[in-house]
Amino acid sequence: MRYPPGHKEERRRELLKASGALVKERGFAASGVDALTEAAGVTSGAFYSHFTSKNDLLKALVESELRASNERWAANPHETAEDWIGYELDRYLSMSHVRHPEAGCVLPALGAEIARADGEVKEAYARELAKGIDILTRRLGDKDRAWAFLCQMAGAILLARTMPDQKSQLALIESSKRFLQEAFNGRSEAASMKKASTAKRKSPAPRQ
Amino acid sequence: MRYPPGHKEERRRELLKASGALVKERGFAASGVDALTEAAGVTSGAFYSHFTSKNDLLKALVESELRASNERWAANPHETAEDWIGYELDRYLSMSHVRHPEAGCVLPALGAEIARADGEVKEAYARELAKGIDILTRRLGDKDRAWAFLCQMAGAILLARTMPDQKSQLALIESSKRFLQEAFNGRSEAASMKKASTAKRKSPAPRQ
DNA sequence: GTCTATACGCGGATAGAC
DNA sequence: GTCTATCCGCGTATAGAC
Repeated sequence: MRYPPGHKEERRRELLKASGALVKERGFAASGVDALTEAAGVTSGAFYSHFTSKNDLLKALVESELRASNERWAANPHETAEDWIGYELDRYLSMSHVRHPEAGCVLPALGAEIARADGEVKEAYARELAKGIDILTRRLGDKDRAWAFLCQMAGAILLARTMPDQKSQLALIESSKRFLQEAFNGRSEAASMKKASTAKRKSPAPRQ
Repeated sequence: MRYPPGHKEERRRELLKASGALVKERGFAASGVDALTEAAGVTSGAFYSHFTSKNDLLKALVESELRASNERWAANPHETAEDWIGYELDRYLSMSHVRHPEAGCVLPALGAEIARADGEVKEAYARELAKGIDILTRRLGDKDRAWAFLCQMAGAILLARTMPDQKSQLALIESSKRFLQEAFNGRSEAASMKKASTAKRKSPAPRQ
């Protein structure tokens, strides 16, 4: 073979990374194969030696993106439920996440397109998402709360991105942040202590 | 003129209705002008006598869909906050809404595509959404809670639609329903009284 | 394994007849 | 105002050279 061993796997990972970012930014249907491969520095011909079709890419993309999200949940360094939750609220419900879908969670960016995808994509999706829900369940106590937490956060980012200006976007995510803070940590005085929430905790990573 | 007066306005309404359903089902980018007009019983030529471009349709569509949603919030017959909320939870967080995006709320179906739209679309969108938030604010007490309520509901429908089977879908929306029920009506015993929530209230309309 | 070239259909949008 | 016919670009996917 004319290419070093491991080259194909590495290229595939590059393709997933580059096309993942582009698809989260522009949408899957709106992203052509040419643009996706160009973002990874190859041509459309090479694409079909890694994926059998564009739909096959979607499946691989959704798996890869959810794995990355699960790793982020797992990387939260806090032990107590309150600190763990607060860290995730600051990380996920941030303006950086609103403004950079290409680096963010796949759910608010591609949820509707995953919903319209075929069974193969959705089953791969469900398998990976279940692992994320397991992590959340361990931290939040039960599965009900895990799902509700995730729905609130994904919904907040989705809706924040629809708003035309940063001020509205911030107001929206802060509403959900306060709501979850109260619901999970039972602080009815959270609204009055403004910015104090981040001060006590280790700061989250800059992106997402 | 060869067509009766009011014909154009009616046709435009038909176009908005038919294309609204199709776009919520398939996505905006994935819906061609031919398919959209065919659904309304006209050809693509007629389309451009009503809308200057496909983007112009999106703007009109988002306005029209949000107005319909606002009318649904306004049509809730209940007076007390608890009953009003319970009615909306049963109406919005229903399997019928999960399985029929074409007849449902525009936010979980098109949120991500609205987020990617240009300023004109987003400003029209924000104007109508603000009216819906006003209704929710009056019912729930303050704007914070209105936003949080909406984010949770839209997020729940979005994620439920990504699930591959009805059982998972139902489990997901019921999680959000119980969570909101507790958070807004303060029933920590809600989980134990299973189906009792719908029994006392007037039932919501069959669709959405 | 990746490239260039290409097949072929569907995308949005316009022109001109009625 | 709506139709049919059409332009042209971009979509996915494949063939064959290297």
